Amino acid sequence: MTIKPKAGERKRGSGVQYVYGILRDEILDLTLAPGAPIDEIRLAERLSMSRTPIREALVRLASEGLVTTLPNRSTVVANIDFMNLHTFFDAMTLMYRVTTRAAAQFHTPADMTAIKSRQADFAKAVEAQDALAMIASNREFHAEIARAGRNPYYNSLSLRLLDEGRRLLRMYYRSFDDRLPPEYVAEHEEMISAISARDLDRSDRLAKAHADQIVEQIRGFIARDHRDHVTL
Amino acid sequence: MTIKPKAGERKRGSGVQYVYGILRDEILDLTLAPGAPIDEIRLAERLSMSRTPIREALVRLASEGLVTTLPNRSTVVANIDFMNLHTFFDAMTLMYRVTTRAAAQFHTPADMTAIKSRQADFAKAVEAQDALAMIASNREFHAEIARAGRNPYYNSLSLRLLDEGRRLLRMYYRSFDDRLPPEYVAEHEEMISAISARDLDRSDRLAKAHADQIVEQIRGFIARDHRDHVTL
DNA sequence: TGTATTTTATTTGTCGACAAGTTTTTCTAA
DNA sequence: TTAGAAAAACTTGTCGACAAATAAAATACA
Repeated sequence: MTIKPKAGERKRGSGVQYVYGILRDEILDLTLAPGAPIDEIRLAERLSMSRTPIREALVRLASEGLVTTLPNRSTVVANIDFMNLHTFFDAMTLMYRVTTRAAAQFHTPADMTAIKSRQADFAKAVEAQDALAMIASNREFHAEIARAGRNPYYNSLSLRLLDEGRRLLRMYYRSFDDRLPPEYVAEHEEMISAISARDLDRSDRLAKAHADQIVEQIRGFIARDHRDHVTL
Repeated sequence: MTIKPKAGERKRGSGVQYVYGILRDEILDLTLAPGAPIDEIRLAERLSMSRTPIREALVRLASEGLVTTLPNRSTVVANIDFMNLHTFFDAMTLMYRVTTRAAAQFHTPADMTAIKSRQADFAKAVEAQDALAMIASNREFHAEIARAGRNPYYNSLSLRLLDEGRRLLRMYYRSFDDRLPPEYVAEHEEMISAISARDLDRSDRLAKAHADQIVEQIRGFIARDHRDHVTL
C-alpha cells in the first residue's frame, strides 16, 4: 500500500521523481494493466498535485518505453509485445553476460559485500516461497552486479531489461503461482564465486547458462498459456 | 541555421518534440558546450513558447543522459567523461557487432536499399572531405543497420552511443580538421556485402574490425591532445 | 581591505486557467 | 430503428502567474 503525502508535505522539486516512482512501480507490478489509459487529471487528484509534474513524469516514462503517448489522446501503459519476445531474450542474455564479465573485472570489495547481501535477500525469498519477493530480489541481485561492472551504458540497458522482465514474470506468477526451481540460488552462488575470483570467462559462461534457464522458464509459462496474448 | 516558426504556427502537440530536437542537435553539435547551463526562460523566449514544453523536453534529455538536472538549480549540458571513455568504446564495439549480426539475420530487401542509400551519402561526404557530413552520414549508416536488426533494445542503445560518438568526433574534428582514412568506405562496402549474404559471423567480424578502427582513431585524437580535459 | 551577513534579484517548481482537439451524447432525418 | 450530423462534455497541450529556493549584490563589521 502506497502512503500518500498530503499536499504540501513533499520537498519542493521531488514531485516528478515521486510520481515517476509510483507510476513505474504500478506499471511493472501490473497494477496498471498494459494498454490501460492514464488519466492525468485523475492521477493529479489521487496524488494531490497539479498536472505539471505528472506530465513531466509521463514524458520520462515514455522515453523509457514504459508508456506510449498518443498525441492529443490519452497516454497508455505500454503493451507487452509477445510476437517479439525473442528480442527481449536476446538482449537480456547478452546483458547478463557482459555485466557479469565486467563485474568480474572491475569489482571492489564493497561491491562483493553488496552483491552477497542481495543474494541473501534472494535466498530468503526462495526459502519463503514468496514469488513476488523472488522477482524483486532477483532484479536487485543482477542490478548490483551490473553496477559493479561500472559501465553506465550496459547499466542502463540492463536496468531497463530487468524491469521489463519483472513485468513479464509478474504476469505469469500471478496466473500460476508456481514454485521456482531452487537451483537458481546455487547458480547465483556460483556466479558470485566466479566474479570474486576474477574469472572472466567462467563468469560469462555462468551468466549465459543462468539467462538461458530463465528464458526457458518464461518460455514454459508462455507455452502452457494458450490464450491469445497477441492482441493484448 | 535553424528556422524559428512564429508563435502560433506550430502544430499543437509538437512543441516538446520541436524543442527536444533543437536542443539535442545543439548539444551534439557542441553549439552548447558540455557543462553549459541551460536557461529555461531565455530558451522560451528564443523559441517563442512557454516554459512548460521546454521543461518537458529537458526531462526527456535528462533521462537520455544528455543533460544533468541540478535540483532547484540550472540544468546543464552533460559533460564528457574522459576518464571512462573505455566504457563508451566497449559498448560501441559490442553494439556494432550485435546490430550488424542481427541485420545479416533479419534484413529485408527494403532494408538493404536503405542501407546502400546511406552508404552513398557517406561516400559522397568522404569524397567532398566534409568531416561534419561524414560524422552525420556515418551515424545514419549504422543507425540504418541497427534498424534492420529489428531489436528495439539494441536499437535504442545503439542510437544513444552513435549520438554520443557524434559529439565526441565533433570535438576533435573541430580542433584538427583531419582527413578521414578512406578505408572506411571500403569497410562499409564489405559490411554491406556480408549482411546481404546473410553471413552472420563475417558481419560480426567486420563490425568489430570497423569499431576497433574508429576507436583507434579517436584514441589517436586524444593522445595528440594534451590539454587537461579531465575536469571539463 | 577583507570577511560575514543581510537584502535584492534571478531562476526553478508548481499551480490554476484556457484554448485546441477528441470522444461521447443528443438530435435529426430517412 | 438506424445512420449521419450537430452539440455537449471531456482531455490534452500551452500559457502566465506565483511561491520556494538559490545566486548575486549590497551592507556592516572587524
